[in-house]
Amino acid sequence: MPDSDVGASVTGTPGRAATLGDVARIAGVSMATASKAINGRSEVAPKTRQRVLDAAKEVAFTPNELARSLINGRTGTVGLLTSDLEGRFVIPILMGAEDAFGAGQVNVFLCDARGDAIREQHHLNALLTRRVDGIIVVGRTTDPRPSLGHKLPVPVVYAYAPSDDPTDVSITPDNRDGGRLAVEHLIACGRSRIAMITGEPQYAAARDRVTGVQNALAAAGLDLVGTPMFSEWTEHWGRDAAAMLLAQHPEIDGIVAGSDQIARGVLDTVRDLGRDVPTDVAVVSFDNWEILATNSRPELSSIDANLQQLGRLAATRIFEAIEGTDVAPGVEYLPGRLVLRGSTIPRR
Amino acid sequence: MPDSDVGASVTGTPGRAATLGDVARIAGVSMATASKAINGRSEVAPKTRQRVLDAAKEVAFTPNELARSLINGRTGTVGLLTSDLEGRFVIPILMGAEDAFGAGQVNVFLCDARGDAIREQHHLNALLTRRVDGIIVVGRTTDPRPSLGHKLPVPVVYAYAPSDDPTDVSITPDNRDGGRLAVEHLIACGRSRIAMITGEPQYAAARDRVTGVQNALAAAGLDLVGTPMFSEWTEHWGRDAAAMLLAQHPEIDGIVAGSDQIARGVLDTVRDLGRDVPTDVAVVSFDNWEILATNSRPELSSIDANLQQLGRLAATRIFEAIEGTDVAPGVEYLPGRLVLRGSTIPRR
DNA sequence: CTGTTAGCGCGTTCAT
DNA sequence: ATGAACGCGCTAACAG
Repeated sequence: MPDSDVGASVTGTPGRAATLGDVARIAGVSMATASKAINGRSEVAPKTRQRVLDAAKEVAFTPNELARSLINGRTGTVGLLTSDLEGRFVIPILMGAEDAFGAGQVNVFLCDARGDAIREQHHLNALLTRRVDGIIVVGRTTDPRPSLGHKLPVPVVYAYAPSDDPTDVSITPDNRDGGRLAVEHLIACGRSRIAMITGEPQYAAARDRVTGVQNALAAAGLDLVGTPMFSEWTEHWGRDAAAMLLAQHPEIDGIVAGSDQIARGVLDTVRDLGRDVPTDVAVVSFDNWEILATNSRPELSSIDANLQQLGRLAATRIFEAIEGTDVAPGVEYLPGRLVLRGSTIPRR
Repeated sequence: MPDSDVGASVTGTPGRAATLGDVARIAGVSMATASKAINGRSEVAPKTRQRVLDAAKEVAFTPNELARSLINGRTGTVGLLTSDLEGRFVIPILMGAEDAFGAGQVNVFLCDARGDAIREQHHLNALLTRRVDGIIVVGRTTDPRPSLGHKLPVPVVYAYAPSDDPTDVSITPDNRDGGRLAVEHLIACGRSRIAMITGEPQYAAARDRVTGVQNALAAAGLDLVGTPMFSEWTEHWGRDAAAMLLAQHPEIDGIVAGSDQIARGVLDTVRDLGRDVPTDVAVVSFDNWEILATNSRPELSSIDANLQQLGRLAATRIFEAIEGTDVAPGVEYLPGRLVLRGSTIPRR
């Protein structure tokens, strides 16, 4: 059978991996000594250590982390429990978490519950059974989500979607402050007749951003032109809403869009009406989804939610809890940052 | 200190988790019997089993999978090693893999190497050290990537980006066949003067799609209008290329775009020129990235790469290799599917 | 049906 | 500086 060794090429080395016992035997020392040598303990003679290390290299010894974990009670793994199908939020958060832990120090189990509570419970059990050191729960909206409860043997941090239990630890984007950033920027650009088009009012994100916008306008002695327009989070809605708005209020010189998608629709309509962005109408939006924001005409100025930092923060909180540090419960609001592009500032 | 129990709320139950020994003691049986009872073995008296299960529930016993893995040599975990920063490919693949394994049966470590070979090596070591049962390597292009080699003690499958070693197991989208699908669809829509705009020629995906398009045209006795236009994978390029193309060849009635992004640019230009999609010019593209494809005017007909199925396949191959089944090495090309929308077929 | 023993791979006393 | 012995939590093989 010419294929017989081909299986091995897929399966990898067939024989079982080398163990510390193998290394010790080859080096002619006890397992205890081999252990010390490999872990860089000081109570080993230099020559002995070298013998052990050579032996380890010879058999390609890889310490079995499972056995270690069994002893010291820590696995160096964290579970990321998400319902974010598209991975738009989860990936930056995952990257931030890896950064915070240090690459390779901690490994992350990514579990997609797909919005299904039963599947989430399955994944949760699997994670606990595998003895993760902590769990980060990532929602796909900023609306509060059900708490996993306090019966869990490991720390839990809620990211993006906060827990509905105020005694849990949650970190979520500060959308009100984002609204403020957007408005203050438009005002700085000399705009004073500002309207807002956003997504579904069922979303806290939609409402919070509007609130932030209205508060900031009030603080500047201004008022929103028309009422905030809520509907779908789509380009289609952005186009339709902008058309209605500009027909009723041609004086508008600035628009805050609730998402980059909506903003792209707004740009389309403004162009179709023969008006220029940003000269006639400046547009600023939320999410800073690069693929959308940097491919439009003009490119979009957008509020970035700093998701990677959010992931770092979540990981840090988990870490603190593992270390035994007291972590203040409650919802932490992470400010976003404005990324400037051509939809508010003319490009030179 | 009012905060003292708050730490616990974050940290979870402070005491160590219950062990099988605890359960056995409470139920008044030996650990062996408790083990059998909990694992549903038959050699246990029904009443004894019930006593054990009650005890387990009482102390919220969760079996320590680490200890089990240490015994049977399998962890029920798989590593997903990726360089796909945006997670556009990795998430569907991850979901497909979870499906294939069964939710909660297997957990997936997601590691992002960020295109850095050193970071990849770190992650690889960490995965091996944690004794994953297999590794799926996901690239961010369809260009062959360096093999991890055959020295690994676990099976490896390359997904999306194939390995440059033909004796590895790789699964990658069939972009040539995708080109054929696109062209045959345009022809079925009555088009015969077809052009192609795509991304960077350094990408195998760009070249393969063009090859597929040209072959399919030739098979139908047709020829591409103009030469295939290679440049950036951006909307900007789609707009510019379409403008040039339509100026030189106003007779064009069908355009294949190398990506949904490029297609969106094409749509913009065709509109700007006062021509109608799909009546005057039909447009079909690749990727079926929903957020782009379903928000354009009209919506985009696009070739979906079936990434979720690709993930399922990769997981299946890993599984087979773990089970000892011989897996045929080489590159497997997974056909895509055409998703019809308004850019090729007028909506009624 | 139940309990005893052994051992998965490793780190950690505590003698020597 | 080195090694024997014990245990992490659990399952498998056997004896009762």
